[in-house]
Amino acid sequence: MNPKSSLNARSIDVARLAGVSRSAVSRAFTEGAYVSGETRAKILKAATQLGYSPNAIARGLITRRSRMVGVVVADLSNPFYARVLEATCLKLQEAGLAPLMLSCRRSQDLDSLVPQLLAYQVDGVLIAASTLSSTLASQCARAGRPVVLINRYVNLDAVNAVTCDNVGGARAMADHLVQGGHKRIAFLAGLEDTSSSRDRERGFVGRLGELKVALFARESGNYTYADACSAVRRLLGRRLRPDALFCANDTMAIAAIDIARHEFGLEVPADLSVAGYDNIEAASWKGYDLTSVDQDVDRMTDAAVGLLQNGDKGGKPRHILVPARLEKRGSTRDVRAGAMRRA
Amino acid sequence: MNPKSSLNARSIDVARLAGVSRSAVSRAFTEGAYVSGETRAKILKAATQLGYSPNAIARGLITRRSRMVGVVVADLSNPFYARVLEATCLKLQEAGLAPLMLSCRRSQDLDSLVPQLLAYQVDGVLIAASTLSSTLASQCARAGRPVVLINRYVNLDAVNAVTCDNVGGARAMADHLVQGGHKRIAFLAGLEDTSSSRDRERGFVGRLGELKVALFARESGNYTYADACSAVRRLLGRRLRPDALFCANDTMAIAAIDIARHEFGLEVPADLSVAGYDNIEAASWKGYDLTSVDQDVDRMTDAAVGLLQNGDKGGKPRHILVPARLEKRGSTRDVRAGAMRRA
DNA sequence: CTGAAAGCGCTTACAG
DNA sequence: CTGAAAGCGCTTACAG
Repeated sequence: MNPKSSLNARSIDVARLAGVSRSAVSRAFTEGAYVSGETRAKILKAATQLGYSPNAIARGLITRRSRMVGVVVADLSNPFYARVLEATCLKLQEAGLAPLMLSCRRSQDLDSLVPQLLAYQVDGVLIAASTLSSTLASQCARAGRPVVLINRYVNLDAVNAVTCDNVGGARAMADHLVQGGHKRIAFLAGLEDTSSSRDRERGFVGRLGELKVALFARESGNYTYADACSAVRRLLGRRLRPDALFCANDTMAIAAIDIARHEFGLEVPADLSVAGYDNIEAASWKGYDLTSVDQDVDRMTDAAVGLLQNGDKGGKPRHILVPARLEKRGSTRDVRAGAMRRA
Repeated sequence: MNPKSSLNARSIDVARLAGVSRSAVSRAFTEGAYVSGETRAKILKAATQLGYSPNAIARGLITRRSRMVGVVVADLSNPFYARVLEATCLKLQEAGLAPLMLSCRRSQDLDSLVPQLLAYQVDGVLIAASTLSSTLASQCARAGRPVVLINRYVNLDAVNAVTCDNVGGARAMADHLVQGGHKRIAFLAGLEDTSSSRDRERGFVGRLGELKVALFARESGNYTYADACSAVRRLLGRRLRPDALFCANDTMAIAAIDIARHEFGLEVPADLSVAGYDNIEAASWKGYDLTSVDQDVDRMTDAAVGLLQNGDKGGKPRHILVPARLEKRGSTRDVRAGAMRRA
């Protein structure tokens, strides 16, 4: 009936029960602190008995390390970012860090939201699918909180970044489509102000140029299914339509296949090859069997958590590039089919 | 060069600059505390100048309210849960609460993971796509932390739950399929140990019984694309195959459509009607045009956050049922088509 | 309305 | 190896 008894035990309770000081209790719960095996055992026994575990908030206040990491996510409806978030959280947890999440609708909101994260004394900030202003970046830097962008980068001091090799992945796709014998190759861009879409376009068009192939057409689909549908309608409504379409992400590529099949009666890939980027789960569904560029989420998130801990130790900001891998599937004509066409 | 100058300002710094006490500074940042307009203005000005904002960790220690909420998510690869997580976080943030996230692979891990959450003194715990043991539930109850399950429930004292009306939604689907003139109706279950799958099956089979229709076949697909593929192969490989299939979620329904079309050469819905549950984004893609039961994520997450705050004030645990809505699309034959068939 | 003082639960030099 | 004491940054009765 004593309210105290129903609340969490504190270190002093454990100390009394074990007949030691609070310092000893603290040491028993601190990795590598000096405690004799005997005292530790006594303390651990008392702690179990009382259901004690150290208050992470109080510990954070005195150590000045909260062991919490801010994780900012902008678009969870995109399965790629859902995967990134899941992998990130799992890895932070394994490293003994707790993800304090921040969901934001638009990048612009970050300037007002991240300070709230900082108020919780997070040890660092991980930002996926979004970027941050220079004001915000310097604010974090002043507070000594490393910032790591995932899948975006920005030319600011003190901001780390991990991205897939978007230029390389897009170049590989250009090779694949040209080898497939395609003559009218189009590109569907994502959000225009993102480094990911720009890099994919640059890599793709650049490599086409090296192969003496001019880009046939270009539209923008803002990385969404709905906008991609409209863009693809324009693309396929032309007198002369493309015979291949590379989309800056898989969601848009899926929209392209749907529109091609159901609104234009085209066969994929016989009439139109379609490829995407991200290699989300739906890309492997039998209904699409979508050729895509695989981003290694595991390596990307490993790198991001690594940079965060590195930055925490005062390391210099870095930009890590994770290799991309072309995943060929049935939505694009392959070399042989292309050769047959030409014959 | 003074390290202090590069770190965050504290309330004492603001107090000195404004020529007041720390108490006054604290009050200026506390809703509804007694401060004169004049002093508050002085303090706010000094605070802005120093870039001060109260340390939420220290505040939480003394107020015994961290204003953080544990959010547990088990399966982000399921877009439905990604949506739930996003909506939940947005709503917590609006309520001035910060989501401390915990990603777990299997429900069983909760017993070891939630205590870590509790160590951070979260004010409550929201659990999506998973459930918890009675030991864990009573642990949270003892610590005075309300627990709210989303999309699952469990018969334990002190555990709140918010679910869609799974029984009602499944009953509506039974009506729809029977009205469509289907004679051999099958059900594809999700994870067998979840209340969601069990309730959907119970509602569906129960309503079929009331309509004097026996369930033609039943398989289990564990809520995943891959397992659903295998289950559907068994279902469609029979001498006499079903003419309608209700799947306990959309991902499995999409697998069913893919297998029916690409491995059995069937047309949907002419040869086989397929329906799902959740109404994820992919259900509205032209390639599937999937009839589904819509779960109102907005209402569900509103209710969950509401229960959490209610529980925090000592309200009794409750189970809230959010109405389900049948979303008819092209993957199921409708009344007229069914009538025509029969004619 | 305002300030001095106590205290939230912990860790960490500092002596011993 | 162990304990007494100070202090992390804040809020909140308590006087005034």
